[in-house]
Amino acid sequence: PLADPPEARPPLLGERDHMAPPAQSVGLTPLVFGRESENLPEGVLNMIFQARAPSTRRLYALKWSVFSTWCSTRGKNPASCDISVILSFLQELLDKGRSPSTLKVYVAAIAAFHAPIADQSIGRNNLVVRFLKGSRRINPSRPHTIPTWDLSTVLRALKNLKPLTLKTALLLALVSVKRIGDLQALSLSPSCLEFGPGDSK
DNA sequence: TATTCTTGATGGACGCTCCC
DNA sequence: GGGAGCGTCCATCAAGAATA
Repeated sequence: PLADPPEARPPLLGERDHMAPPAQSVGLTPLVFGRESENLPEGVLNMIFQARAPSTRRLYALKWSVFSTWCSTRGKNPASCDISVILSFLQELLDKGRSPSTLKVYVAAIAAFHAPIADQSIGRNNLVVRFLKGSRRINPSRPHTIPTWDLSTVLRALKNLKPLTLKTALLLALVSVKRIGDLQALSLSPSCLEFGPGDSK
């Protein structure tokens, strides 16, 4: 297992969304905000830090720690290393079977912590952009075209489902392909039942 | 051993910018 | 104006770890 440097460790058990680590604990140095942020009050810095959701901060901190460890084993500075180092890291991930969308998250995370190169974010670097394009071309994402559930099982369950509400909810879920949260948000309140001209929507 | 929790990978939605 | 591409974000799932 990879050793996490103290300044870039992933969150410990129990460090959940509402108590995401403050900027310093995930290695968020002034470098991340740029020179103009050096004299900003702590509250302002914290508000800027809150621009990203806690889950994203956790994710980025985790990816960054992986990259930091990878760099440290090669004697490189993760926050200011050359673009070739980053590309080598990405290539290694690809060789390990990671998908282009996973690489995309790594690049976003590295871009969040790494110093800009030629005044350009890592995510906008021409070589990185082309590398990701190439990886997508070689490994296109494969959407699931076949349902992972057994239709006969669903029909059996539907037959035995007594309350009409549950049957309706199940059928609605199947035909609308909505997530649980979307279905839960459906409401019969008047404010949610406004129709357009000619009942168009 | 069963259940719950955590972690990491992934796909896709959304908003924004750029270009035609 | 609209499509393409990008960065950000979130939901979901599988696998492994922790706990009852």
